Amino acid sequence: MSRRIDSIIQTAEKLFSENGFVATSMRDIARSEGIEVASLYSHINSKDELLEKICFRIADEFITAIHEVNDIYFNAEEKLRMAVRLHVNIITRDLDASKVFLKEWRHLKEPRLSEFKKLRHEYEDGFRRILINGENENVFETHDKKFAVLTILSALNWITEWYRTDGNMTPDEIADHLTDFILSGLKVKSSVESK
Amino acid sequence: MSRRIDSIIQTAEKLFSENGFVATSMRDIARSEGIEVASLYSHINSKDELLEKICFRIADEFITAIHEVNDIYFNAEEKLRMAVRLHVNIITRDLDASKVFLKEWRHLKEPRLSEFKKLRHEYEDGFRRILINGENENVFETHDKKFAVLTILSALNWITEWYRTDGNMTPDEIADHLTDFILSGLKVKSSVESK
DNA sequence: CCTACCGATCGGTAGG
DNA sequence: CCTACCGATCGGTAGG
Repeated sequence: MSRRIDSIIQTAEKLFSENGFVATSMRDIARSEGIEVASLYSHINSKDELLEKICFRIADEFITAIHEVNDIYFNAEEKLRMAVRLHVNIITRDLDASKVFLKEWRHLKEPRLSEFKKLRHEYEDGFRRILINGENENVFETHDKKFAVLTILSALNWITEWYRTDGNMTPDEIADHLTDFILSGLKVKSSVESK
Repeated sequence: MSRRIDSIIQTAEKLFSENGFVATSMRDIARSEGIEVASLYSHINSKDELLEKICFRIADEFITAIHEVNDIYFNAEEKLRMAVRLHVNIITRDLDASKVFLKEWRHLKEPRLSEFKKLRHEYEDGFRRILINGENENVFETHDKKFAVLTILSALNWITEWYRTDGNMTPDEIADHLTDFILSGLKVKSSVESK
């Protein structure tokens, strides 16, 4: 009974991620679903609503994940490893929706746009808290925590640009590789000679 | 005499980067220029052509930079530092165009789309060559060079998401921070305990 | 660089 | 879920 609405959202995720929100027409979605455009509006109210549903579902998954990590795990290094794993798992499990979340959110209309930005900041704060923990434990060392968080998230999010389900790395392998890379940049060092 | 065409392209860079290629209409561009839509077509042939001009100009800058680095500088660490600096400089100097280059290229039409992808691969190859040099010099260590290149470029490209001209870091400072971060992940290590 | 205009397509609705 | 349709806007052209 709620089959069709789920199918419509899934189709929207696929088409929005492939061609972008603006370049995808309701006619494209209807054609993929094998129904008429007008019939879509028995299940949803507007094209904007489709974008909102997709963006906020993924936002909720990210938020839930980072809170879980910050509530449960103790050691900062272990927290970071867990946060990266959960992030990569969300992205790889839900690749189309994640692409929409990352690249199409700017087409959200107010007031949803502002709500969305708030959730993004909340997520970044969760990562920042892990770095602060690491500093207090004397295992991490970061000149600029905001800068570090953005660099970390950039590496995690760029996965959407090259990840293929049929690739030769599992999500956890990708996550662990990235975590090692990140940790080597964060850990307290005795000697770093550069420049 | 070629003032207007330059102004049109600059306006297109700004609007495409702010609202996306598809969501920007030729009427929007004309309004910004203070002329009628039809008048735009005395200077350009199509909306697609505007996107092409922007994407390929930035692509050329990246390609020129990486070839320069790979032709001139000898030491792998120094090459990496230079490549990152040039990359960050292009992005920060030409922020709007770089955003279009990074986020709107998929709206290019064939055969230009394929040409564009080729240039991107060429650029990635340039970075990969630096990592190979580093391995031969026994200063870098990478399990998966393709993975490493994508991670590095992701960190470099994500700059467009948060960089502000009025921020408190100069492009070279950003580049050096990032290079240090990257180098700590690439360098040969005696002891790494993780997991 | 403008006036005047075109066919195509858009998101969405009325009414069943 | 469909038929029939709407006003708005799109990229672009003819002709000056």
